[in-house]
Amino acid sequence: MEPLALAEAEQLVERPLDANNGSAAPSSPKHIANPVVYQLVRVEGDGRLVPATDDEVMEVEDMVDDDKCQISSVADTVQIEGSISNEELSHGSSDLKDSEGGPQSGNSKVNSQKFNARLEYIGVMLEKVKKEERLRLSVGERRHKGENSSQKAVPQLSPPANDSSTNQSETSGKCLKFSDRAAIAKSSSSVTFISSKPDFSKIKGEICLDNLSIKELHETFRATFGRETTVKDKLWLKRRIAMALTNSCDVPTTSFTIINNTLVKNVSEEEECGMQQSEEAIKVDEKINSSCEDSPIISLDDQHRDVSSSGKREREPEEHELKNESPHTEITEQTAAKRVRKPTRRYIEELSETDTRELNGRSVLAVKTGGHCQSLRSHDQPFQNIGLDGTTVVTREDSFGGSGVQVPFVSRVRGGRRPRKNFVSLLNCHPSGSVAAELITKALEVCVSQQESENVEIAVKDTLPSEQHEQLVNSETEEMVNSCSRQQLQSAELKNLGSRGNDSDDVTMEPSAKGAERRKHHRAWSLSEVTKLVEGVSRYGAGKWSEIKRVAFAPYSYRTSVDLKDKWRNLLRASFALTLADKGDKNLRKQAVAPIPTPILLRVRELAEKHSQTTPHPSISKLVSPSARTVEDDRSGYL
DNA sequence: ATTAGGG
DNA sequence: CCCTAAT
Repeated sequence: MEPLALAEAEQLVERPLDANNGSAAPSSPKHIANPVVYQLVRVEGDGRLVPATDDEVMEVEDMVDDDKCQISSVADTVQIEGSISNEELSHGSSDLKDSEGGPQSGNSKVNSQKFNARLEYIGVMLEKVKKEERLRLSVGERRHKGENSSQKAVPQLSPPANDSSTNQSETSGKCLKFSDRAAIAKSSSSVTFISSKPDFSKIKGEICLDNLSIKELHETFRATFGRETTVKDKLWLKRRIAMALTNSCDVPTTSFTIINNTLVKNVSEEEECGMQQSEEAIKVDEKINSSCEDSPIISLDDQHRDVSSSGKREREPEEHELKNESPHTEITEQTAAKRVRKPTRRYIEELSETDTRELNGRSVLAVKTGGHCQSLRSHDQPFQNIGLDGTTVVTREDSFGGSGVQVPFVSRVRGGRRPRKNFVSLLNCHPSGSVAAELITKALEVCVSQQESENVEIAVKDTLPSEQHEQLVNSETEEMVNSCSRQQLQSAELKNLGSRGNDSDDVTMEPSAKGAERRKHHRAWSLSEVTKLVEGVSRYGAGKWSEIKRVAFAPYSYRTSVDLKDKWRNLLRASFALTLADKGDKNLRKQAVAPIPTPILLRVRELAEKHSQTTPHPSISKLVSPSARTVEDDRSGYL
């Protein structure tokens, strides 16, 4: 059962780290004789195993170093080839390495351990799955075969084989935490399964994934995989769909036009995957999907059964063998065959934008793409989450991006690959202990402290006269925590500034920020800062931010030259907006905070104009029209 | 390392 | 505020 994650690390062929790392042939993954197929699963509070969400899969993808290991995944199944990069995972920390020290056991184990920890961090585990097994599962055969079903070892979070003696207790502790976390995720009504099945009829002909909105991509995704996804990463969605439709993992990250199941590349290269092949693949898929009316996803029931039925899987799965099975790859149709280099960037941002819009009920541009890409659109019907047996099944959904309960750790809201660094630092901090647990705890702490500090700040604001409190605001909560007396405001500022200068990471990094290297805490611009900025610009001119930073913002380590630049841009917007909108409406907007004093804005405009005469000025139109949002951010600062 | 711009 | 590209 080798339940746990990479318990069988040995099977992850350790690929020697070639000296000429990187440069060589980046795009040609090394093939290994026995790739191991894993299924990313999450352990629910009650011990059930559920497929990882797409988001979680993405997390894992991000965790793996392309050069050292190839990880290709489709839905909740991943295939890992090569070894998990040692540097990636250990990054300095040598505890595990040393402890495991076995000559031959070597890095594999070490890596797997760390990899495990990281997986737990994002809340999932890798469960080794045999292709046949997985196929069976996906087909839902067991539903009909009953107990005959395979017995996937249920990772009751049993300690990794390799850490038998030493970490027994630690491991259990970690597991416990993990369970808690899983429970949290669960409560968010996340995990669920869909019973709808792929509907290829909706995705035939020509499809221009490039032109689809996220909403449309979701529809296509559903049509392709027979289930919903909450991933908002367009690129990810497009690639996944493209891979499925072309039955190939060899999908570029640029063009996503698919005609007759063949990916049409810019170069108009027909490439090896001919239409026939593709169609055949589709057929296979359909066949699979029709063999059971279940989705390619394991149902909760099944999953549960697996969990409860401890044992090891004995009997060999029946022949569900796929004809196109290659000797080197144990992958199923869905998993697609070739390895793919995951897209480097994640553009998760736009999604949140879209989401918000949709939530507001006005998903205007959803269909803007027009008729070019026929299909999809007309199939908006809502689908039902009803199981074959009529039972209602929960919809599979991740707990992260959704409206559900927020899972503290794993902040993929922005920067796609952040987690990596976080992991490393965390691992380094707690190399020996239950990393995951620590992480969770930390993360939670962060949230709390974060809120508290916010409140404190507000309270202070209300108490102090603007000028003074402003300083406090500047120094931010950090100082508050240090019991900064309100009486010595001025001195306080100096103090704060001082400390700030030394500690590069003030509140920004927050006590346990390691957990999530949160983005720079929003630092509201105080009036004094704005003033300094304006003065600086008037003195040195817009553009000399480095200079201005140095002279006027020396103490404010949190204000980078870029920040100044951004702020200035915002000020410009504000100033022009002011002009255009007849400054009388200061009150119209229910701004929680005071707007930037008109005089200052006027000054800004002055400077802007003066400057524009000197230097070729782009276009004010862009500045003013695009978004009032920025302006909003701006004035939402000081009081 | 800085800047300019777009997101 | 973040990220990139260009410088």
